[in-house]
Amino acid sequence: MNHVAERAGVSLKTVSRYVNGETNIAPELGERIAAAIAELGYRRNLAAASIRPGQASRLIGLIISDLANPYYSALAAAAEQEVMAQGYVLVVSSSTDDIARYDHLVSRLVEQRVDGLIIVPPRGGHDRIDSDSLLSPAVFLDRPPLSGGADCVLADNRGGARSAIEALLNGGLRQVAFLSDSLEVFTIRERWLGYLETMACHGVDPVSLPNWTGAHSREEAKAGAIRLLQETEVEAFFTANNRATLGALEAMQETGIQRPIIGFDDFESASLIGGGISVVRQPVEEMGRAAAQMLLAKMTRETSQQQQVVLPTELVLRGSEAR
Amino acid sequence: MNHVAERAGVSLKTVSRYVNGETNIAPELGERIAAAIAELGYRRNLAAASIRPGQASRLIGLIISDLANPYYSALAAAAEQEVMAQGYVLVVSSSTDDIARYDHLVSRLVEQRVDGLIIVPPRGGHDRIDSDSLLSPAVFLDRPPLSGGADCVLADNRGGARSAIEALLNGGLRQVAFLSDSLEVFTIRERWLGYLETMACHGVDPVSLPNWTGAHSREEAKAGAIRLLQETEVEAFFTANNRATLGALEAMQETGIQRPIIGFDDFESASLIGGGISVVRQPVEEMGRAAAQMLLAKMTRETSQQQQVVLPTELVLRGSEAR
DNA sequence: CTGAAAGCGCTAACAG
DNA sequence: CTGTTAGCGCTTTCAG
Repeated sequence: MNHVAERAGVSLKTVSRYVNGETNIAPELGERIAAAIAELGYRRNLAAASIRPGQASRLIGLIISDLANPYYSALAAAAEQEVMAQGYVLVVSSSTDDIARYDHLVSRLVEQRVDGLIIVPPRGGHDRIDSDSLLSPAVFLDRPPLSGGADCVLADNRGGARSAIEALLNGGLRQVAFLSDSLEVFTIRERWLGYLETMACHGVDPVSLPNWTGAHSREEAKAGAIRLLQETEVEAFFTANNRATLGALEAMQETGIQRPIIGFDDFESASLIGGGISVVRQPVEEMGRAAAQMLLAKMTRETSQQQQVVLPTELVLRGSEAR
Repeated sequence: MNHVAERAGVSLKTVSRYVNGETNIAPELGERIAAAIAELGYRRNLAAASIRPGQASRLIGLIISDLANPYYSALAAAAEQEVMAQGYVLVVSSSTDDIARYDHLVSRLVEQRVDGLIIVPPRGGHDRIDSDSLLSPAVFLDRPPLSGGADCVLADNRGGARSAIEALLNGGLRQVAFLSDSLEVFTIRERWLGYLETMACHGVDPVSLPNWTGAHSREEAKAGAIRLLQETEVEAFFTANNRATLGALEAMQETGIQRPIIGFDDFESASLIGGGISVVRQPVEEMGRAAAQMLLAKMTRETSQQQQVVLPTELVLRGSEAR
């Protein structure tokens, strides 16, 4: 910047004003500065600009479970779009639901002085460092912090589960099994509660496998579904996440035993599989956008109240609920 | 840091040494510093640390087409994993294949002083600012820069297309149609060339729609497929990207006219649709990892030669090539 | 092993 | 409208 100033024959500060888009600069000086910048190939250093207190880094941190999972990357994409429109850029990182890694990422992003944080807390979680000690505003997404009491954006997991179970039960099915990832995950736990409630409400017992602790992968879900098909009287599946749905479908394909199914989370080719797979669709884009908007608002307005936004899910019936 | 030094009764520099993990510190001072840090809740400021020349920001920029597309998010995830292992964090941004937006993102990341850049250049592209004027090392991923001559990691798009067309043709099919996104995209163009070559080699003419310019979305692909089904004698589809494959499948489902098909890009539920959809699988993880490794190498070693890595694709036959 | 001084690239406060 | 001065939080000489 000094070189630019010299070359343009103005002071450092005038260059600073110019690159910051301040308007009170004589047009002629502006032109001289522009020329000097072009000749010197000058690029401003945003990192240097941001170290002064009160100055922003224009970086937003995002911690999700796994960028390779389309559900989280869709959340990330929605948040990115929103944040980018305000001139921010996203620092994305995957915790892989590992607590140590999550802690490390939080520190890393705080030390990088991101202006705000959007966080999907890891399964299990822990009470310390949740929304405190962050020194920049944070919004939780998809799952609330364990300690509660923080801004967050969630889907109506329980209600979504209820709607799915209702649909199955109303179709005359009774032995509806719940299949999914571990109950350590908030969203899964909520869906499980929705399942239990609705089953109880209709006076039927939940269908379960002895010693079953949840499937972390599609393969494990498939194995679980096969056992359900062979060891129980299962009449229908409620698969509480994407991978579980695909695993169950694979299991049915492999065993040749078809059962009605409704899955949580919509997916790209749900309408193309076996006449159409019914799902509970989460408002993924809205969720990502809402979290970003909430964060942006928090970053500007001091006074904003804590809020919990719960977005409704939508039951998309494609036929598999009764086939 | 000053406060910490004061409280610990040491100099600023000693604290700096401590937080940088330098070993030449008296154990006792180290303890006093640690205590002071804890009491004060001190967090170091990485942005401030990085402004000194020769210091790194530990930020890697990644520009892709669209984070919401599972193909790109898988690339991003692979790169992230690799880069994170070396203590870097990824700044991810979507160009949406828009040239103006792409240019803006490049500047933004350069001005943020990322230590390196992994770039999927936008469709169409342009000759200026490709790998030059970047002031940090860059590696191109999925598509080479228009100007050529830069490190990049690609899939063997043409070879992959050839293998798919061979499989179709060897099955006795002749009228194989090519359906996909616009030829402005490098990868699509390559696949198109592979298609043309192989068709010519077998002495058959390409099947095409008059005035067709490519499908940007699944819906457009579906519409194109329907027209092909109704207006031509198409006997099989080669769909040159994910969205085109899904669109074609939808078209066949809707019209009830089944045709053999092979798609470029594997997808989550390819084995669950209609007995299994055959695809040309790209080594997505390897590509993301390779780009990250190449960049990291470039960032440390000065002398590294420019290299182009072309990773092989794999033809995964699931039955749809002859059904 | 430790510290004092200088300065990275930039912006804020205050003159002119 | 423009420039001067100070200083953000840190690291790097270079002396002890």
